[in-house]
Amino acid sequence: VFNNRVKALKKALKKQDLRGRVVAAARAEIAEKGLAVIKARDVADRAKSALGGIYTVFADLDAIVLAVNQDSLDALDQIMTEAVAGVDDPAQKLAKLIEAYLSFARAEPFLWRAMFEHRLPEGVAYPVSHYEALARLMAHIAEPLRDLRLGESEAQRFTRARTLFSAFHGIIWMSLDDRFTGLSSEELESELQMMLEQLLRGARTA
Amino acid sequence: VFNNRVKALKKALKKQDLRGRVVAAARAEIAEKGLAVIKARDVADRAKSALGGIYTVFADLDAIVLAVNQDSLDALDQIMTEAVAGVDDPAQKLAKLIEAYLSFARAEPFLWRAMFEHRLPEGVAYPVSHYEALARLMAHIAEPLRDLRLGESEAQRFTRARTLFSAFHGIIWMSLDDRFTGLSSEELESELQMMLEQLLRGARTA
DNA sequence: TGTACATCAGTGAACGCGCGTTCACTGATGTAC
DNA sequence: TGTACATCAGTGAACGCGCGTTCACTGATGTAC
Repeated sequence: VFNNRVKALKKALKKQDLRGRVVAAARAEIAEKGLAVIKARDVADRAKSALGGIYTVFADLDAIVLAVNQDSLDALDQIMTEAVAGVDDPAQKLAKLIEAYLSFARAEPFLWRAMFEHRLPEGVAYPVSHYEALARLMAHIAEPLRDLRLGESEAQRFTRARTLFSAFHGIIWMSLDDRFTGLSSEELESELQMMLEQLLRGARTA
Repeated sequence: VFNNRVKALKKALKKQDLRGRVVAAARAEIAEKGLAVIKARDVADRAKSALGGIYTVFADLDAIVLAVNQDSLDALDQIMTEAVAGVDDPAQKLAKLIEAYLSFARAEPFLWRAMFEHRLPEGVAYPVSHYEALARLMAHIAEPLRDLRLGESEAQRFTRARTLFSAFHGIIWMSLDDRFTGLSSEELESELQMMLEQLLRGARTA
């Protein structure tokens, strides 16, 4: 009989369920308290699993964090895709992308920071999917650059996209560092906007 | 007799000596291995002090790291001061400042990163001297902005200086992240240069 | 200069705790007849 | 449908280690006479 199939499937589903609960729990923990204080016990409790249970679906805590960050990257991809939907002007697209990025950083500051703060132990490489997700984000930025004729080759535009991303990311990142206090929400937005305008104007008149 | 004075001084000098050795040891440890793996035992060993000895000159490990970072900020101030010495053109000054910053980041990547990676425990504030050192760095950038007539008030120029700093810092920071590989040394420099040129051109034609 | 005593900077073994990971067990689920 | 046995996902107590910090002690330095 194919009853075996049904059984195996049921088992796999249960495993998937636990896995999903663990990732969701880890995400909630990070979102509330930050990556720095994430604990295996807190994740297990929140997932309504025994401590050992999480090790039946993930190799270690790093793998769980990686899954959370992968989800964040995917969410960011989605948000950026939606941000430029229906927008034609490439300069406007860039503005929308920055706005979308900022809104994500603000809505989920801990999840956002976790993507950049997390480090794998020395010598351990990130999974390919991680790099792919990052490349997808860069592609969002590279696309309007093509329309603006900034960068001749695909490779050049990717380099430029990364530079732009790093610059705007840096501005937002610093703005929430305690040691650089004093930048209000409106100031930050106007600084980002001014930066983009100047860059585009400078590039156009080159 | 004032023999007491001599004795007290001698004692103070010895204390200063130990303090100096501890900071130097901590700096060497961070410079070699990075902030993430600094250990009280390694610092004590390197300073040729017993483990408990470091606690006679510093309250805790955080205070030691803070002293190292303060030194780094001071070194950066010095480097930036030298970078613009004898330069008149404000645009050129900004280029020199970026160059100087990059050279520090490259010469001492771990010390450089430590300044930004270190976090004090929740609720503990940084010493005033730390903020002052940061303000001094910003002042280096704000000065040429005045000559370029970018920003009307002192406060505006400081905000702009911080934005510029964050942007360039962000580009350099990301360039050494494993997950964003593929940017050669020359590419990084040309990206920084192009960024500055575009910003200045865009600001001028505003 | 020499001796007996006092001080306290510096010592390092021990404390204490946090926390990731393991593993001997168990009870829920499935199988055989 | 019912009973005896097998499997193994999930349990949670225990392991093990790292490491910041403490504190009872000591020997180097200073003081008194």
